[in-house]
Amino acid sequence: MDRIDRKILNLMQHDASRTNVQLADAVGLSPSSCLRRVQRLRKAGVIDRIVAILHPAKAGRSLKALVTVELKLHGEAHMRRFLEKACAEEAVSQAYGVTGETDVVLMLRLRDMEEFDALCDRIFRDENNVARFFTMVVIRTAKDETAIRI
Amino acid sequence: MDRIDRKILNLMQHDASRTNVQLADAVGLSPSSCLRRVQRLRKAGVIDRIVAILHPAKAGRSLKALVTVELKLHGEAHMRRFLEKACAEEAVSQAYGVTGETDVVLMLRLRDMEEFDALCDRIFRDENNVARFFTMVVIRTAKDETAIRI
DNA sequence: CTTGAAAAAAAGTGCCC
DNA sequence: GGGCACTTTTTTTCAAG
Repeated sequence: MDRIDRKILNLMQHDASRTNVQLADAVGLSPSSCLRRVQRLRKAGVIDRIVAILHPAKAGRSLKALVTVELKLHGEAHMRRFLEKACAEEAVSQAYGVTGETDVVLMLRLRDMEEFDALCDRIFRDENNVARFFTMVVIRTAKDETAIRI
Repeated sequence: MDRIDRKILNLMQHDASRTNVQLADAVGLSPSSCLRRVQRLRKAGVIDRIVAILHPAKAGRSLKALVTVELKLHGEAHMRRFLEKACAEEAVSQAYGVTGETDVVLMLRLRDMEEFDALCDRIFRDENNVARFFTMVVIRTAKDETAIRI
């Protein structure tokens, strides 16, 4: 993992639609050398996957909300059970077990408030291990990067 | 935006490294028709961009933390000023203005705790408009999807 | 062991119906 | 939306640093 590998990764994290020739040119390598590096990085799992990022508003699901959840029973098994239930929901785009005042934080992508209400019924209100949950509706998305600096 | 468009988008959101021929085959279209649809979706901005998603641990930056921030002055200008400052930090991967108990939620991707401490100095402690901030360190990532269901 | 060049294979592109 | 000729890109192979 040298300077050129990092350069390739940084370029691909922002735009993976470049052809191999364009990428090779951008990093100052021959197409064959560049392709070999990319294949190596994919095989090693450093590049996990190549995906299309949609424009949220143009693809529906523009409503985002963050929910912090406090469980009654904090044990590992209870935590896992709740996370599994949350992950099964397609409106849940991110689910984290965290330290601090709460146990779980969820990122929701919703069509409308009705969908949110129905989701709350399923995973918060009907779930008898949830002590409290706080909803933060996203008003403004100032940054939403998939890239990680390396 | 018909059923086939949605099928294309869903496939590409999970794997955009398919060739046009493979994609056409998966949705049951001829390569030329399929390519036309993909180009239309890109031009319309429904597909915002194609990016590489890295394996966090294999690319460094494996430490994730969520921070909720409460500002002293809640006005639009103050909110924007704080968000701009936060977005300028490369460790900040997501930044949202939200409703609820707090004003801002940040997702941090860090190398280590030292980096976190330095970041806190810059955007929380030296920033005299921050009333309180709560840190939730991510212990477990149960889900981290870039795809949105359509 | 990595790089570059050139060939072959495969894919993307644009125009026709 | 599908079919076909044309162009570009990917991928393999092989020689050189």
